[in-house]
Amino acid sequence: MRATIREVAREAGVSASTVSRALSAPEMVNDATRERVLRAAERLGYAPNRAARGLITGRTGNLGLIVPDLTNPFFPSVVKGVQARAREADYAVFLADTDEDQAAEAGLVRALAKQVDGLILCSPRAPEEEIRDLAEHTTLVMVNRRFGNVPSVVFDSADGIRQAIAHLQALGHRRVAWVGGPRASWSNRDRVRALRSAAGAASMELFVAGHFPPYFEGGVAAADLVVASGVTSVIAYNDVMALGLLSRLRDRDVQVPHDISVIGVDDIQMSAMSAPALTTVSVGKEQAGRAAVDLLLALLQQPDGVRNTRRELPTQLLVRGSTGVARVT
Amino acid sequence: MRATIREVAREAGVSASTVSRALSAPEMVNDATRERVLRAAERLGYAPNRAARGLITGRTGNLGLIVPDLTNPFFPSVVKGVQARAREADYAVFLADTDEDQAAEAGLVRALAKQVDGLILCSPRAPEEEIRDLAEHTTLVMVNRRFGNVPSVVFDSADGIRQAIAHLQALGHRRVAWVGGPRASWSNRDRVRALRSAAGAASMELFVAGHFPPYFEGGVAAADLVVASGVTSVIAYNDVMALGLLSRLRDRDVQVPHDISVIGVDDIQMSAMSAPALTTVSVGKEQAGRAAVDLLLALLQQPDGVRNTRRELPTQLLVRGSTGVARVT
DNA sequence: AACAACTTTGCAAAGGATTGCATCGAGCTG
DNA sequence: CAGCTCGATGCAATCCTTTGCAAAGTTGTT
Repeated sequence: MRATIREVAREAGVSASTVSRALSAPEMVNDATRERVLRAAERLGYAPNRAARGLITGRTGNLGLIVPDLTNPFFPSVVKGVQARAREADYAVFLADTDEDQAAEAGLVRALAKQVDGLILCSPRAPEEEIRDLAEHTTLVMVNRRFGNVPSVVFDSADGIRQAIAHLQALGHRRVAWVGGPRASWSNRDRVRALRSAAGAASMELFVAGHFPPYFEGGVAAADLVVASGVTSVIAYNDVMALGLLSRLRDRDVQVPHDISVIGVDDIQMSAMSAPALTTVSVGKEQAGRAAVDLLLALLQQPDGVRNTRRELPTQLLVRGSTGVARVT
Repeated sequence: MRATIREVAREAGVSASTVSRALSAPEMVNDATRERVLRAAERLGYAPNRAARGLITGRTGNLGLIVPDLTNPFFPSVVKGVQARAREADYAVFLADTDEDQAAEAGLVRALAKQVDGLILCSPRAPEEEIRDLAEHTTLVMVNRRFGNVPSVVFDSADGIRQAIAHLQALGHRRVAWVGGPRASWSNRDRVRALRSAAGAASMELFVAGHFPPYFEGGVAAADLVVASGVTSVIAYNDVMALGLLSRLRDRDVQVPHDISVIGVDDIQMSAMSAPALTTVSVGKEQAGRAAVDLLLALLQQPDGVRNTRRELPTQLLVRGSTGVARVT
């Protein structure tokens, strides 16, 4: 069916070894010969059999990408970035969606790990011991989470939060609420920590509304607590929740930003499309995907030679219509 | 490193062939022996090397899934469905996002095709000749598009459109606008055809606003034309566009549904969260992904024995807040 | 002119699993 | 009990590529 290296060898009048080298170690073969081989390969439409290559090299040329829930709009962007960068490096990407199922995830990941050279894990809530275990057997990069010395790509959310607080302060806000995401989420802890210190430094009063599911409904559920707390501004764990807040506030005829200013995190597409458009801490989601691939490939090339196994990507507050001057209380 | 079939064989005191058969053709080996082999495999944590297996069987155990743009909220759901069903059948899924780039797509698809047993193609606008070419060399299933006798999974949008028209008619609407998607899109043609016939049958006047990019901005751009046309209702090619319509109508203080009723197609997550919530033709996106995998696996098992290579999934109008009684004109 | 060093190429083994064919033994039939 | 069938197992070839080592050929050095 498909041409093999032997047929190319015959066509070019050389041995299979020479063909192999002409393709994957060009400097080892004479220019003229290489040229002849390449033309023969071209003529026959030859492409190396990845399975055979993988069998002997021990490398598959594949990466694995694990996400908890693709319908959460944060992840598709990351996937796009991973995908694009992997393709540039001639790697293919296995995608696994764990559907937020911790139990299934473990098995799934283990199965996938055998078919790839390395894994990228976006799993904000996987138990730590599982990650530790996995990191021992696999080349692993985590996105949006930091754990031990596992290589990771994270966002400098702390800085984004600081920007948000500075923005609110400049608008005259003195009281801010935090609508938290899942208790187990690393980035939630990271953000709330940053918020505490930033609010403290700005002498702003902080009302922590608690932990909510990181979905639209979570924001809806938090809205009434936020209103009751009497704050003039609120920052949500992510944009989807912030949109939930906006929705519930609208239902209650609480004017945004007149009565209360709302800020999200992530800058998902819908944030620019809500009414009012959402002020948000923008994070480079595709960029994170690309960075994760870069890091992973570097680790694969020289497992111990990579100096910086932690990438921290900058964040940027995007001011839109959902924040405004604090109401007078 | 990882256990091989030989080590399992030694552990169980049998030959490698027997181990292989115990695992993949259980009925060929004696119960007691099989039991012994399975326990040995378990003890050593053995899992077959997929590359080696693929080399000899010619099957990879992988599927390829190609989508045009993951950030379009329609696709993540399909991907989830594909993924889930593939995993159940012990297949892994390669994901490729073509980023709406036709030129890149061709190469990408061809590269991917060599590493998989079959491909699932969600590519509403890929040129027909490319698909024809691809279908010759690969086992292929298309989602949301029909072309020649290439196996496909599509939605019965026509029926959904009929339901939408019936709904509008029941609310007293006599004039409806259509906000079209890309000219090259198969599903757009499918829907507009259904709309023409349904509107005709209901003696409703149809205003076709033209073709727009299938994004939020497309809906925004179409809104003013729709208003100017004097219709009392509008159906958009998809939900994202319908949300764009809602947004622009709100900006112009056109009341939905009082002044104009709006209907979308797809039932993406955000549709339930807009204000007003969007009436939409709901399609089983995950279900389509699963059906595509089922069809693909059936084709792989018996290339010519599959009777029905076309699955058409039902659609259902979801009535929410964006449709109401027609205003009196 | 002889030898060393180097470049270029081929040979053959290896990687792990599957599978056609041969073998062996047990059970059945007449 | 001889002969036959059939189930269970092992042997060895095979899938395609990569790569260590050796051979052959070339160039340069003394």
